[in-house]
Amino acid sequence: MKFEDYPAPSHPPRCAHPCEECTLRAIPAFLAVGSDEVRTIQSFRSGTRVVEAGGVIVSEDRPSPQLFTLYSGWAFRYKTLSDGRRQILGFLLPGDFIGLQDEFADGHTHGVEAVTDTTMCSFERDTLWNLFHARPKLGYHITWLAAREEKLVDDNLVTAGRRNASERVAMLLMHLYRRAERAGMVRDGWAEFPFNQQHIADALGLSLVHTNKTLRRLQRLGLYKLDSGWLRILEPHALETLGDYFERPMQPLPLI
Amino acid sequence: MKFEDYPAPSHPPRCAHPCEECTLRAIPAFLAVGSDEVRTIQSFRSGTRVVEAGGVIVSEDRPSPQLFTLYSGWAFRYKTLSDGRRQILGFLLPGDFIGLQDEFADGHTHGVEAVTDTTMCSFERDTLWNLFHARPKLGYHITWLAAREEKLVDDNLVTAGRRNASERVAMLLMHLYRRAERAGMVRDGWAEFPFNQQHIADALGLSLVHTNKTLRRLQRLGLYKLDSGWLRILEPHALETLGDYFERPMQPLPLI
DNA sequence: CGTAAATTTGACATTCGTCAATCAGTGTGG
DNA sequence: CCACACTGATTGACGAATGTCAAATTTACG
Repeated sequence: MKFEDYPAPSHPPRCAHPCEECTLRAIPAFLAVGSDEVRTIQSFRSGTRVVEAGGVIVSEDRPSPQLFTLYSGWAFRYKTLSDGRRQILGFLLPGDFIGLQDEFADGHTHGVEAVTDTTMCSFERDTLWNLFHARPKLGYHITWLAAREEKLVDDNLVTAGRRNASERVAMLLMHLYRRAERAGMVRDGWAEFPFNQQHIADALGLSLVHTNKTLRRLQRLGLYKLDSGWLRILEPHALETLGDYFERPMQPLPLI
Repeated sequence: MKFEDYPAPSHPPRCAHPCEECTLRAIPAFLAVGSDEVRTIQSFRSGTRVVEAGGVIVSEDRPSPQLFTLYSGWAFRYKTLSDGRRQILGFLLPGDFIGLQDEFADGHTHGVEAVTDTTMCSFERDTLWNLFHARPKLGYHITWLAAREEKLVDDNLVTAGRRNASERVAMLLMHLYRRAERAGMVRDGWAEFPFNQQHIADALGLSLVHTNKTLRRLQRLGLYKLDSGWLRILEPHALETLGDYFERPMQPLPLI
């Protein structure tokens, strides 16, 4: 397979148009919402922001005064222990809300880092309560997003706590592919997959070397292909069964 | 140490009084809230419920039509893989809100089981939006609780993914002791600790046998005592350092 | 007292981590 | 164009942490 056979990576422009015309909202993965609500969202939006690949979106040490909605690109949430061991808590795709947990901070916090070049919409943290007050519906949506993200972490905890290496990898590949698919980041069966093996190891709670060997094994079994940053699932059923992780119908998510 | 030396276990009566007089609200760990809000909470409360030790509060298969606030006792959230491996996602103490994640369910769900006899206040799930609408402040509080619970799961994920057995046990002991302390379940330095080693193993992602050996080791080192369901921390600093898990000032939490 | 559940222990198997070296791709400067 | 450096991927050898099995012991409780 030659390089030209891959779809071109997606580089949406920085969002400079009104939220009403947001290209993300056109994706069926997101909940249709009244134009009143959209206008309210826009009035609370304080700007946009670009963070290049590898850059810090939110520092692990001090929470940012802003909240974000990821508009394009991939990122991840993580925590590090004092001796440097890092655990990735979850990956972020377009539409994901960033920084909500710190709103109610008690010192505990986590960092957010960009994997690819990213763009996001920003909101001032201290206007959050106003948003709830002005539009309870949007408050309800934010709760929804918070609850949904907790469920993602729940799944990751089951993975780290109770799955072996092969099961972890199988689960993660299916999970990321499915999420990319919903976000419109899959073309002709190939999903953008900008992660290196260190990312995967840190997300799964495995060492780099063991992650490599496990990936290799599943690849040799013909379960998936990974090439130049693009992922194709060859045996979805086998991976789902191995990872004991099955797709379920998902309702459209709110988009703030 | 004889049995009489231990404080008596706490068995608050089933809540039968108005929320305004709720004994939980008297605890400084909870946020003081206006009496308007308290009355609204009471008007949304649909009843109380008792689940005995070991009983199912929420089935893993189908979400319940109710939400709960735990009023007394200990419980835990969990998921099981299809071959029976179980992961405990977190422990629940009085004041914790139960079932919010399922509000936005997509099939994925988790179970909740009582460790001790428990009592809770119930709310009808389909009135949740009304609550947000009627009192945005309470919606904000619910979001707060959701975000705070996610942070607890984040910590557990770091534990399962990146801490070794001793560090996991140290972290869990400190974590549970501190939470019990805040909830007023510590007397004379002894905290209620109703868990068996299988609970601990399932929470930490370890096997039962290895959990036992690790507990034993830390106990022989004189870091803690565990006796007849009561826990005393003998070397808090050592446990915090070992677990790389330090207490931070916590603000009062909302109570729904 | 008798039974079941929970804890404890030892022996052993397996998974996973660590170390160290090599290989492949990419970009840089000459 | 090539030598070089750098990062990420790959592999093998080995050791340590953790899991599994089976049995003994203690505790809880009717």
